[in-house]
Amino acid sequence: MNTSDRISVDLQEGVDTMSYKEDVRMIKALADENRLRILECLHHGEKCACVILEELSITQSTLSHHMKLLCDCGLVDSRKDGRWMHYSISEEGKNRFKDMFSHYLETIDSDGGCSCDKCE
Amino acid sequence: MNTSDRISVDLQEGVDTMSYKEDVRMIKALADENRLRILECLHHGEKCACVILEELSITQSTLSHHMKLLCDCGLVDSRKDGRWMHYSISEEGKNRFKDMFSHYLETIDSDGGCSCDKCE
DNA sequence: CAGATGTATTCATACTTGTCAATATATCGA
DNA sequence: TCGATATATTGACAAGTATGAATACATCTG
Repeated sequence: MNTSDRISVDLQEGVDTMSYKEDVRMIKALADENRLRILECLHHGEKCACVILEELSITQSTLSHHMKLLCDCGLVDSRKDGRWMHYSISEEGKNRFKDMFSHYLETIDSDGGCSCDKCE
Repeated sequence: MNTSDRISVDLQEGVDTMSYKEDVRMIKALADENRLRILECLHHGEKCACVILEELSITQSTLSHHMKLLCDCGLVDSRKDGRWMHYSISEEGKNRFKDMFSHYLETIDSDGGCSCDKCE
């Protein structure tokens, strides 16, 4: 994926600000210690909420809050089974994240000179 | 890089909480619309602060704040040239970021069953 | 149906963070 | 040396967020 691929997503109106906002929302979903722990918890497959809760030092309502953020950004899938909620990494979400990060972390070889009209 | 690679980084004491904290710090460095714009600005090579400033709708002091965060987390290198500051993506930092994200976004095939002793 | 249990929601609170104005610092040019 | 210019720092403030207690909701079990 290259720059123009992503920019083309942004149509006339929202000026491309939309894409940044959504990307920030995705990134923020990862920007928390406990949510990183939760993701590691899900590395090996689906887990139910009570198992995740035992691995963390937080209350149940806080876990529910974190799971909501992870699900809302598309990185985690949820499945309700009776009283229990099962969570797992979404393959599709995972790939969307990888693409996004690749985009911002890429560098494109060029002359590398500063295009500033003042300095240099 | 696999899970044990990263966990081995955390020695006895800080209990591995250190690694999470550092990872969160890195992720938060990306979790802002303007900082994402700055990174795109640097895709094609080194740029001086005044050029970056022209591309964003923020004041100079705000830009300075953002650049500090990006540099402190190791993703951006800075070079002072007289009055001007030149910024560029750090290749090494970029790779550290990629490794970290790969870690949290990986999934390891296994049975996938829930290890909970209550449900199912 | 009634109590127990797993999860979600609401609310209040402490903390973090993005922003700008004002100011400080550093460097250049005359 | 003195003013201009580029960047950094400080301080204040509004907005966002992680947290837990209390409570609501849903589902199971007897």
